[in-house]
Amino acid sequence: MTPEERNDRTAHRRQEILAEATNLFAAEGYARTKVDDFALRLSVAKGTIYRYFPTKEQLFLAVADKAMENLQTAMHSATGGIDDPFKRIAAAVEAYLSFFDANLHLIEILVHERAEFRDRKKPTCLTYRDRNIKNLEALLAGMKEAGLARDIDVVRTAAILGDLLYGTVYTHFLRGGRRNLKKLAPQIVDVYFNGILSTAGKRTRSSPRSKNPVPTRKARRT
Amino acid sequence: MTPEERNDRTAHRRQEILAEATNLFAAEGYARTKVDDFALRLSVAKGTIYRYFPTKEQLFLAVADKAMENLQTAMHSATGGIDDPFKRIAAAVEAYLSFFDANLHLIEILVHERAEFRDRKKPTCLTYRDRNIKNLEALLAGMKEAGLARDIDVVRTAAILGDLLYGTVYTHFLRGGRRNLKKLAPQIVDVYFNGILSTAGKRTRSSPRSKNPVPTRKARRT
Amino acid sequence: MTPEERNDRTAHRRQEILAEATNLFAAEGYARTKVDDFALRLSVAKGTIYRYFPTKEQLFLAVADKAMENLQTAMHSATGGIDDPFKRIAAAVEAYLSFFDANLHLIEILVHERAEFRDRKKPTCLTYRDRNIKNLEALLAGMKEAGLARDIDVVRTAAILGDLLYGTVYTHFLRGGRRNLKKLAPQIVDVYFNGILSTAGKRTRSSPRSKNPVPTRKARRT
Amino acid sequence: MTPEERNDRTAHRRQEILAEATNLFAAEGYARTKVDDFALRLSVAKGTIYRYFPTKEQLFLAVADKAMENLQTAMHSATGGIDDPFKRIAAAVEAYLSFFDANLHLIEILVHERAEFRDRKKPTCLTYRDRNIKNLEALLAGMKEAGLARDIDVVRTAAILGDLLYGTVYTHFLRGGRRNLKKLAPQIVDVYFNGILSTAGKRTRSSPRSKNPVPTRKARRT
DNA sequence: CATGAATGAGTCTTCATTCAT
DNA sequence: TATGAATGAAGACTCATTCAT
Repeated sequence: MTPEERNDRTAHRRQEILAEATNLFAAEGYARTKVDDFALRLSVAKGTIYRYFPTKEQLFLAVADKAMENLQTAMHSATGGIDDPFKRIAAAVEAYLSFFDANLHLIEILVHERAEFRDRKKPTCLTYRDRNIKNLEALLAGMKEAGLARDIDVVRTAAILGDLLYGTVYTHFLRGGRRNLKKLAPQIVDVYFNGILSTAGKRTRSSPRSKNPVPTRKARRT
Repeated sequence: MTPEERNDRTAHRRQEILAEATNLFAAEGYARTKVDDFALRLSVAKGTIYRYFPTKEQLFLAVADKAMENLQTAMHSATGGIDDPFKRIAAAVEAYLSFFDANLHLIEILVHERAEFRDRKKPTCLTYRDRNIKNLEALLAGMKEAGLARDIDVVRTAAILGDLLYGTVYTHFLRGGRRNLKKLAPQIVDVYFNGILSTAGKRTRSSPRSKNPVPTRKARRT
Repeated sequence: MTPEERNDRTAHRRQEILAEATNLFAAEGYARTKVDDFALRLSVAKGTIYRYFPTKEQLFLAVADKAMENLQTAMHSATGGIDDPFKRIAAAVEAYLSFFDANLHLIEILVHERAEFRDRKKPTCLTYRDRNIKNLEALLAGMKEAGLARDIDVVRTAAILGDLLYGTVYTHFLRGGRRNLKKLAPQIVDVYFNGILSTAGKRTRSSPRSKNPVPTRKARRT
Repeated sequence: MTPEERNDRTAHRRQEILAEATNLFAAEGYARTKVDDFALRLSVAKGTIYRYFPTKEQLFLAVADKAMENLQTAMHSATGGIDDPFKRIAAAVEAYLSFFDANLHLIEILVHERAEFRDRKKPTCLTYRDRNIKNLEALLAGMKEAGLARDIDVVRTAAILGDLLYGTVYTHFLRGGRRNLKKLAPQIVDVYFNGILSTAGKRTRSSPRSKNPVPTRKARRT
């Protein structure tokens, strides 16, 4: 066996463990998943796990990382090549929800990451999230400049969509939701773009006393 | 000591334990908080805890329950007596965010409730959430009927606001956010009511074959 | 049960564990003695051991400490009240050897202390040893002053007796020696006091070439 | 490759492993030295070690053996050809101490041999020691016969020097001593030959009812 | 001969819960 | 009712040894 083949095998085995670990952690949560369980499910000895990941904790963190990486990839390929900002945002929303349709159990991973490793400076999910939000900010800035978006605080408004999506997925998950997050995408995008008020509603709301309900401030620091 | 006094004392002691447990669970998470810790902090023997709560789990659940009850109370008193639906919604949003400004650590409780007690049919937080959402649905239905809201799916649209708020608080929490969720309320309400698009933006979006979509800034690398 | 009684019981239990641990560690060595063994021998649950000693290591160290303390006590009471320096030294030698006649297994403890906890700044046995040696130095200084001892380096000469005794006990131990170290005391003292040479031997030795074989130097720093 | 070359290579490799093992065992102790460590340090695979030594234990024992053999050799060559018994003894003492000046870490080996392999009937070090002591006995017997030594118990007196040397080295080691055991040789020999008492001291000692024993300095605490 | 991935028995330690006082 | 000593099941991790390649 050449060194290369060995490396291949090693990498492959690592992936196998990671995949199985993802399932188990997602199914049972961090604390309830025993290292022996992995061994059992993978039909390897406990010691073997430790050849690939130094601790249960490291294994879990690797799982979380991999999960977010996958999300990232999914969103990239869904939005790549779309220029129209409306469509781009819609596609991103759909991709995000679709991803969790297929990987809802990853929410469990993220929850546990936070629950068990609170000391870690920054949860994995935020790291990735921030990148996506940055992209959205750029998009919104462009739209504002082009007069397509109102005079909004770009940073906060981008965060709002992020929070909305996160909340949607999370609530869905808490419900034990079965699929079809994706179907919610159009409505979410619609509310985000157009709000819920009718023209009449807007007029009514702004009339009572104040002409100028929500004065946007200069972009605030996050 | 009369039986009433005893009951008083008992109830009072129960409250004390609950309060301290809230702090400890919030500060350390479920798994990391030991029953001994309670005893130590409360200066009672470990066995005493068990006179008031049959298991650590029950204690935790009682803590979560109490927390959500407090949220409920806060929102009730914030929106009570407001008739104008715009203001009522705005007040609810503000109350929700304010509550977590003061009790951000409760998020930790909710996270752990989900993380550790996934088997229990329905997380406490959802139970309470559903009640609030029901109120919102009624409000939206009224607005729609009155022509103040667009022709939206009332149930989904109510859920969207709920998810948005939940996501906002949770993300803020993950960031280790220090206060001032409340300041975000106006912007959230603004987007929820009016959307982000300008009149021109709405027109452009609905006539998809626009020659000149938007000068999107160069897509940024991940 | 009053708090005092409880303290008594606690202290007593601690002693029980310590005593049994001494036996087991001595009989099996540190590494080979399992915490479960203690539990078994003492008929208590494993957890109970941990109520009294935070780790197996701490328990062992406590055992070593106790052992040396006992040696110290034994030597104290053996030499107390003896003024004649000859007799005092002889008594100390005898006490030392007698102690290990009765507690030879403690050597095992000392060996393991060194073997397992090499990082600890100073082995317990040395701490105690140094105190004894200091006493001996004082004694020798007095003898020298009174003209009873030759012009020796007090510090080194005291150390020599210490080393001789230590080596004696240790070798005896390595042999799996059964008792009667005590009987060696007179001979050891005799050699220490008088050396092995006859008058003729001394003359012969110093004659060959050098008049002044071993010039004592001023006390050297340890 | 001829069979001889193979044997050479094999023997050579065995020596390499032995040498490195000596260092590692001495530096870390038996229990703390992992088989992987050898592999790492020697840049061979773990399995290779097992081709040369059937178990970790055997490897250790081989190390101990080799160490004692070296000591033996050193003492042999130091005393070879010396006829004068005084000088011969002095040379042996010096050789012994010199050897451990250069190989103090071997003490660690001896300690661990005893600590871990107590069941083996006789520690390696004793086997070798006995041979040396036998030589000394013969020497002493000769001196006694020639009237150079007092009327001593030859066996015990020989053992006393052995114990003294062993104790000296061991204590020095426990202290983490840095070199210069060799410098202690003359003093040790001096005490062994001449004892510590002055002529007056000897007289006083043998006439126990002396009026004026020794002005012992005030007994010191502890 | 050499390799190093796999093995799994063996240990220390934790901590929720019980119960005699 | 309060106490806190005792319990013991459970679980993460280690490492000497094996063996297929």
